[in-house]
Amino acid sequence: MGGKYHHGNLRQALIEAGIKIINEKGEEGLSLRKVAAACEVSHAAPYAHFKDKEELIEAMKKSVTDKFTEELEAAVNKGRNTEESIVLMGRTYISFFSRNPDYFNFLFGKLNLCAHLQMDKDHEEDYPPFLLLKKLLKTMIKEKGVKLTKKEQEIGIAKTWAIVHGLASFACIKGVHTSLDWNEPDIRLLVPDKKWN
Amino acid sequence: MGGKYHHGNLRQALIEAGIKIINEKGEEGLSLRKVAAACEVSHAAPYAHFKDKEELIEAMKKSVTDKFTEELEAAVNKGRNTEESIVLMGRTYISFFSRNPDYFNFLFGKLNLCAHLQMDKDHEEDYPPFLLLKKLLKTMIKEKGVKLTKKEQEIGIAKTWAIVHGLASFACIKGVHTSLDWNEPDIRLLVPDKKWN
DNA sequence: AAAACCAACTTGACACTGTAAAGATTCGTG
DNA sequence: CACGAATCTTTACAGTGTCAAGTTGGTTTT
Repeated sequence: MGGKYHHGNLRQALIEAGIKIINEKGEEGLSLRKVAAACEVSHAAPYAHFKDKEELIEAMKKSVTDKFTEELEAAVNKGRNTEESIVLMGRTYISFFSRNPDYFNFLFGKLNLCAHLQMDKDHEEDYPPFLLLKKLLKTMIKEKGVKLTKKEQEIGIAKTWAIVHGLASFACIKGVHTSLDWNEPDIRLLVPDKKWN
Repeated sequence: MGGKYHHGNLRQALIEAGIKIINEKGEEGLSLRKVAAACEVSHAAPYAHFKDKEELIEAMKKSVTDKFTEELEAAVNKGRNTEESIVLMGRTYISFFSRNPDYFNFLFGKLNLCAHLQMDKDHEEDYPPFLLLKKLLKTMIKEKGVKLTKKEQEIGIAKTWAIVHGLASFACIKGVHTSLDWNEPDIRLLVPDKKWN
C-alpha cells in the first residue's frame, strides 16, 4: 500500500500482480518484467523471491488452485448427501472455469499433475481437487455397498473426472456455440444418461 | 531435397520442422529462429510465407489436425456399425494423444475452436473431429428412432465429447498414476456404466 | 553504540526472441 | 531478354529471462 516494500510483502504482491495480468491478457501477456513493473520494483527484484519465472508461475498456480479448491469444498459442504455433493462439485468445477476461462489453460496446460487413480490409499500429495473427488466417490461406494474391482474403481473415477473436466474445457474454449448454460449445467450433463446407452 | 529452396517447398518445410520441434521439446522450445535455422534459411525468411509466428503455428495446427482427423476417419470406417464406430473413434482419439502427448496442449491450449453443439444443421466450418462425432451421433439417433429435444441432443453430444476429451487429457497429463492403458482403453470407459448410476 | 551481517533490492550486461525495413537474388512471364 | 514479383538475406531495434556485481537498510553481534 502506502510504503515501499522491503517489508516482506513483495512475494505476495508479485503473485497477485501476475494473476491479475493473466486475467486481463492471458498467459501470453505475462512477463517477469511486467510483473515487476506492476509492483514498482526493478526487473530483477523477483529473483530475491523466486528462482526463475517458472517458480513464480508455480506459486501463482498454487494460489489459483487454492481458490479453486476452496470453492469446490464449499460446494461439497452444501450437499445434503454424497450424491448431491458430487453433482454440486461438478457444477462448481465447470462454473469456475466458465467464470475464469483463462485459468483453465493456465492450470492444466503443460501441468505435471500428481494424480493417483487408485483409490486404495489416499495419496495426500494428489492434486487437491482430484483428491476431493476421490474421497467422495469412495464414500459413495461404501454407502451403496457396491463391490468393485480395483480396475472398476479406476474406471469409475477416471470417467467421472473426465466428464466434468471435459465439460469444463468446453465451457472455456472460445467459439463453442451452444444454448447450454455452463454456469448452471443441467444435471443430466453430470450423470450418465440411460438414453445414450 | 538436395538443392536450396527457392522452389516452393520452404513453406511446407517450415511447418514440418516446427512440428518436429514440438515433438522433441514441446511448445516452449519453439522459436521462429530455430525453425528457420532447421531449414537452413535466415531468421527472417519465414516472413515470406507467414505473416507472423502465430500464422505459422496456425498452419502447424492445421497439419496436425489433418493427421488426427485422418486417423479418426480410418477408425470410424473400421466399425461394422454406428455404435462400434463411435467406440473406435473414441479409442483412437485417446490413443492419438497418448502417443503424442505434446499435441494435446498444442492443439487445444488457447484454441479458438469453432464447434456448434446444435445438431440441426451440419456446420461445415466446425472443427473436423467434432463434426465427425456429430454426424455419427446423428446417424445413431436416426437408426435407433429415438426422439430427443434440441437440448437433449446438445447434452448428448457434449457429454460424449467430454468423456473422450477428458480421458484424452488424462492420457497425456504427466504424473497420473494408473494401471489403465490409454492406448487400448477399456470399452467401459467409453460407454456410461450403470453401476455408477 | 559501533561493527558486522544479511536479505531485499538496483543497475548493468548478455544472449535470445519476434518483427520491421531495406536490399539482394532468383523465378516466371510477356 | 527484360521486367516485375516472389523469395530470401542483412541489419536493426525493442522486449524478454537471467546473471553478476553493487547498494541499501534493518537486524544481530560485540
